[in-house]
Amino acid sequence: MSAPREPLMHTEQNDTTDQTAKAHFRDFLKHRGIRLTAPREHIVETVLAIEGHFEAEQLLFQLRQKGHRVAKATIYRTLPLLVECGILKEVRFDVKQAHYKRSFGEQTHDQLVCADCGRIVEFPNDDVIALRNRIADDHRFRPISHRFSVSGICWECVEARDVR
Amino acid sequence: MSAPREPLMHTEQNDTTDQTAKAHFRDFLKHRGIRLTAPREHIVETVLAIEGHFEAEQLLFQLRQKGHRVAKATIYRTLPLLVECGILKEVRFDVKQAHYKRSFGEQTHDQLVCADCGRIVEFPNDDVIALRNRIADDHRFRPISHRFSVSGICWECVEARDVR
DNA sequence: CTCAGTGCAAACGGTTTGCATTCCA
DNA sequence: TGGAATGCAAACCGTTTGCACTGAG
Repeated sequence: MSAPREPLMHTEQNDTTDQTAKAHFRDFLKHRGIRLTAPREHIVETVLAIEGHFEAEQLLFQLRQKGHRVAKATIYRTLPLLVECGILKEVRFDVKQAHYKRSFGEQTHDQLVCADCGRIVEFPNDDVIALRNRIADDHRFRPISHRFSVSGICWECVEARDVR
Repeated sequence: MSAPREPLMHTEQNDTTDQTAKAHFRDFLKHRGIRLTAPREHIVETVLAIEGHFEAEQLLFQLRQKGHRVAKATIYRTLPLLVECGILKEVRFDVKQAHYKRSFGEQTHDQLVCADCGRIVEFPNDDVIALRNRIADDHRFRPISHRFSVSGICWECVEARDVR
């Protein structure tokens, strides 16, 4: 399985989207009568700069790197807000701790996970969404979201096995 | 969200399948050089009698009901064996604790979960499997299994909302 | 006989909570 | 200025682990 790694940060591009996301967050808070505080701002900014999925501990580390002293509890209290307003999505269940991933301004994906090496490959999921909508409809559910994770053996590990 | 409920037990029918499953478990243990012990037998039997999904604590409760004194640790040590040999499947991620469900002799399903009331509706997943195989193929993965969970609002909760 | 498996209780670790303090609105 | 939000540390709770005892092979 893949070891927890240091999240990749993005720097230059996508700044426009990030600004939009931040504005979206501020609107969300205002609309809900929730206060905009320094820790919350630091958290959104940091979260938007992380590429790929991450967990609470890694977010905390990034914040510390930037010189922001934010309590772990505050992170745990803020993450659900970010999920609720659509900036983050929870991913990578199957593991004890929660993993998050930016979802604002991203096209949606589901994932293939290699059972041998832990490699994760994301794929665009229009077909999955279409199927899920049909199924939800059949069962009189109003679909909101879904999680689809396929586990298998990736091409490299298949080769490695066949060579053996 | 739905409160943890007492699992439904099945009694009369399906005994043949249960016997096959137990035999399968015994073979699995023998083949792996793992000992067949009384606690392990009690656990398989009990697990096979539970309908629907359950968590470790509920299994423990059922065992106690039957008058079997089995340590919680033993349950946690046995569940992975039952998953590995195909008698159980892990389901219901999204929640902190692990949920299991009989998979031996069952046709496979995926699930719709109501975000309001927690109701779970399972649906047969041939279409999902077909789609997953196609996707895995496109990405040069050899598919093994998948998890597909759709969250939405069930018909009753939709009505309750519209009335409001 | 021997060592894998068990029971018990203590440890683990991610997440949550209680509470005094800070600081938005 | 009042009450929401924070930081800190302790509590939670599902799961894992250490260890002495038991019993399957």
